Amino acid sequence: MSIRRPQVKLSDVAAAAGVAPMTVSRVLNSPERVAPDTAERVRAAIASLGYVPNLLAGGLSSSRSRIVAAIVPTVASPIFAASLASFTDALGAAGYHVVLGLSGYGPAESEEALVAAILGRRPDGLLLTGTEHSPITRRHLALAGVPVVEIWDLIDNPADMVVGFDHRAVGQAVAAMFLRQGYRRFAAIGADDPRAVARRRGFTDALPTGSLLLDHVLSAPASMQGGRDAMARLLPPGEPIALFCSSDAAAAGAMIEAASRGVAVPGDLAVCGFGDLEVGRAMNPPISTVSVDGAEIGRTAARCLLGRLAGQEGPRRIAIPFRIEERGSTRNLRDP
Amino acid sequence: MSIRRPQVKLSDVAAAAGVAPMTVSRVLNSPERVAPDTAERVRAAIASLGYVPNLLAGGLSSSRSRIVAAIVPTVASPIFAASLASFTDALGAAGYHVVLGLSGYGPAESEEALVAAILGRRPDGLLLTGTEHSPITRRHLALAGVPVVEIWDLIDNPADMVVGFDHRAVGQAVAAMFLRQGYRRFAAIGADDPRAVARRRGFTDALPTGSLLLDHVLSAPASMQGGRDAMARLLPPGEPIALFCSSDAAAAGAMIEAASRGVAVPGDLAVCGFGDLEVGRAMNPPISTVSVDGAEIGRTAARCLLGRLAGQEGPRRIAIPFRIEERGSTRNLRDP
DNA sequence: CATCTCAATGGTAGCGATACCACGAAAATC
DNA sequence: GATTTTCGTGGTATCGCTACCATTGAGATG
Repeated sequence: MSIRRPQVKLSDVAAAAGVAPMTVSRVLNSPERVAPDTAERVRAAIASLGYVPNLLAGGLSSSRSRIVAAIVPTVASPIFAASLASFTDALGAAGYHVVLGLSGYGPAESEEALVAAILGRRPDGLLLTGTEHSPITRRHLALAGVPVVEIWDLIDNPADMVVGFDHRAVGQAVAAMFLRQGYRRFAAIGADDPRAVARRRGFTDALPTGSLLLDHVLSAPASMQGGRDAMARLLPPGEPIALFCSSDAAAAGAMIEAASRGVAVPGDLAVCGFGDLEVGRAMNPPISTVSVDGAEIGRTAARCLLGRLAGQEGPRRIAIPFRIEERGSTRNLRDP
Repeated sequence: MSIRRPQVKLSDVAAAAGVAPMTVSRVLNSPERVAPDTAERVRAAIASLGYVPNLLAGGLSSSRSRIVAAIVPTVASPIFAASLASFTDALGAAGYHVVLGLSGYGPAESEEALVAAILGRRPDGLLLTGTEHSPITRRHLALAGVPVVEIWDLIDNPADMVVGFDHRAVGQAVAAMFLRQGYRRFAAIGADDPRAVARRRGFTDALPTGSLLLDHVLSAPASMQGGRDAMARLLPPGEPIALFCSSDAAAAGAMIEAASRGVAVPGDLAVCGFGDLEVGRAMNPPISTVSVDGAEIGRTAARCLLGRLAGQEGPRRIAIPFRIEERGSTRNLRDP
């Protein structure tokens, strides 16, 4: 039935150690229920045979696959990459493996197909990015009865659990900062994914009527080049403009374009990005940004899932704080 | 045995369609061996019951898990992220799922543990980053008898298959470019992972004796901030210096530091990075770089594995070309 | 000293799918 | 028209492990 040579299996270990297969299984899964010297003997047999448990068989038998699926739009964005990495690490430490699904920024069908296919692995849990999912996806999830964490957004009535923050509030906070600093003219550059749109809406809605000079939409993900190109439409500013970008990448692009045209930052142009990316910190001046701990989101999501899998009832809605980092790319016009 | 409600299974579909379980299995796995109208009836039953095949059971039975493990140091680097994304996409299209392993840049033990744990899933194939693996890891792989593709490096005698390029040659090519352009003083900034080291060695070994002013090593991964800090040690240059960085991120950091100190690029300082990252393209001037198609590496690795899984004998060593992109951060000193 | 408890281990029956072989009916061959 | 081949389908055993219950014997309890 197999082309590959037969692998060492549980019963081989049992025979070598002179115990029943069940005892070997217990050594692996609940060592505290086995006498120490028996366990030692079994472990020696495992080591000498180079036994690697077949998790397919174990999962089938126990109906616990110890697999968790993570579905993110992309790993190319450092933001999701950080969450994914910490999520994978936290679950790996608990003996779970992460199956990766990349849904892209395209139509909902790709997420649907991905979820359906991945549910065939009988994952013990699911990580989804965002909270907008098609009815078909929701039905699949409900039928599977698997714990789900949605991340990077925060809504009041999650399907199951949600770990994230309010993107509208991010935009509002940035607007409040700019207004406090005395800016009167504003611009926004942002991607068209649901969360970036919410941030931009939060920002623009909080501004005085008529003060928005530019509201430019990029197709996700926001790139440095996209920021440069959009910036070209804004220059030259007549009076100081405050620009909010849905990503530090776009903000950095905008700043580079400004610099190459002799527009002073923050003198003529104040820039605030989002994501606290490395590129923003390394720019000169460093870019003011909205900082969110993406790794913390991943870790928290993992903790939520693990808690649920351990049978605990935890919170269903966890807010991760964001914080505006005021750096050199913005300044208070009222200061001397 | 299960806390979750019982799932629809193959035999339920068979009963609903009035056929034997085996026929349903064939509809899913080799539809061409089933009469069209029978297949249609079965498909209708599958749809109406919302059946999702249990791939754990299927994998156990057929000893083909349709899982492939991908082990990369990190997803935070856009370079690996691109390879991982295209690899995942290509395999997903063929019905395989990717289990993610993050090995970090730390000690070899983390890769060992990762490989051992992941082999428990009985993956049909493995993707490893780099070609340096501990003897323990190699023994595990040999015992498992699984096809392996190593990526992002190119050696003559791979354990199984390898898709990548010669990092020494990259460094040599950059040195050749700088020499051709007339530079006499050089510097290198690079990370300490094996491939970055090889690039830096290729570069420094190709330079005239005594012409290397700085050979700075960063701990991987190379960051923009690391590039800025290292650059601070080099300035101010007395005569034109040609700098090779093991990553565009470090190169961008170096350029930002240079700009903030009034060092002209490419006048006083020529900079060449590696990776053709977005940050390099968006800088002003854009950074000359060594471009490698990371997505192509992932796609090719997937093709290699799929070919092998289909029983074909393909090439064991595939070279992916690299190309130097000469942009604004370097120039020919001999030009007027 | 009889009884009870509990810790440690073993035996058996699946988990849900596929490999393999067997079988009848239709099609192809002579 | 008899025989061979093919096609479509079904039955059975098994993949490697764990849940569940049974069993054993040592120590605690009265």
